[in-house]
Amino acid sequence: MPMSEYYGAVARSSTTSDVFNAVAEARRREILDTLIAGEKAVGTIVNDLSMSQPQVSKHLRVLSEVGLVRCKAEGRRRLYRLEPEHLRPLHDWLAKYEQAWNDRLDRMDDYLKELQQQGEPQ
Amino acid sequence: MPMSEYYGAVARSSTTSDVFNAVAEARRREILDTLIAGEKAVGTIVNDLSMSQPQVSKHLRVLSEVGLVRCKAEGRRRLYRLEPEHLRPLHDWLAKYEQAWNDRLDRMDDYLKELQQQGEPQ
DNA sequence: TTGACACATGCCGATGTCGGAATATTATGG
DNA sequence: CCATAATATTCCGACATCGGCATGTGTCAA
Repeated sequence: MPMSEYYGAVARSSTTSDVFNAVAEARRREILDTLIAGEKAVGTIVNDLSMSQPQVSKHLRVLSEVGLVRCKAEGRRRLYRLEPEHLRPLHDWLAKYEQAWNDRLDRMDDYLKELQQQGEPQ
Repeated sequence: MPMSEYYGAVARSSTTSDVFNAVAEARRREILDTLIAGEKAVGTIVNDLSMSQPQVSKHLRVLSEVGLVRCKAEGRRRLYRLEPEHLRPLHDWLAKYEQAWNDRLDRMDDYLKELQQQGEPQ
């Protein structure tokens, strides 16, 4: 016994084109992690991480679209290099919360100090 | 002229249940942001962010599943509070890269120092 | 108990995204 | 120019997720 005829549906916000989403995928994080050691060719990444070559290429594409990696052609291979500065949005966003969570620790600290003072009155 | 009959398809890794994905969604970040000020009831969030109530509830569910928020029942409303410590995985992961990017600055620094030394030999 | 709030859940359509396979592209060596 | 190595791109099926709507659940007040 339906109350109306049709259920709703709405276009979605697109995405995958911000740093947060780029980094949300575990495979892409693996790729970034392996690039910390220094720039690597696609084939090297494929070997090191045991991923398929197209998969690696596609992930690299996403990563480069958000600026997290840069590509340098060397002969017939392409060397990808990390561009860590572009993690900045993430870093900045996180910073707000580290503040909030340090405040907690501080309050905990104050509380402990109060306890101490009560332990040794005068 | 196809070479084979069927194209491949494969089950996906599931997900949405790690902090990275939880935080990847802009709306969820908005919710977290608004909770920095302190704990809030669902309805308050709905008002402050002009989102639909079910939407907020669903996002809060995801957030609480990864431990980023905690719920405390107060009468017939539910107060959600931030749990910033659970951002730790993100923070730790990021730390590796800040290292990498500081190294860059350091190398730049070393380079500048070398230039200076060459400028004043012996 | 009843009714109304406050919130959670279930269902649905649209769309995004991932991985696999095949194919296109580009550069290199002979 | 040709064959081949190294990458990129396209096409596809299977999910997963998001948002809207409708409804379920629990709590308070009279």
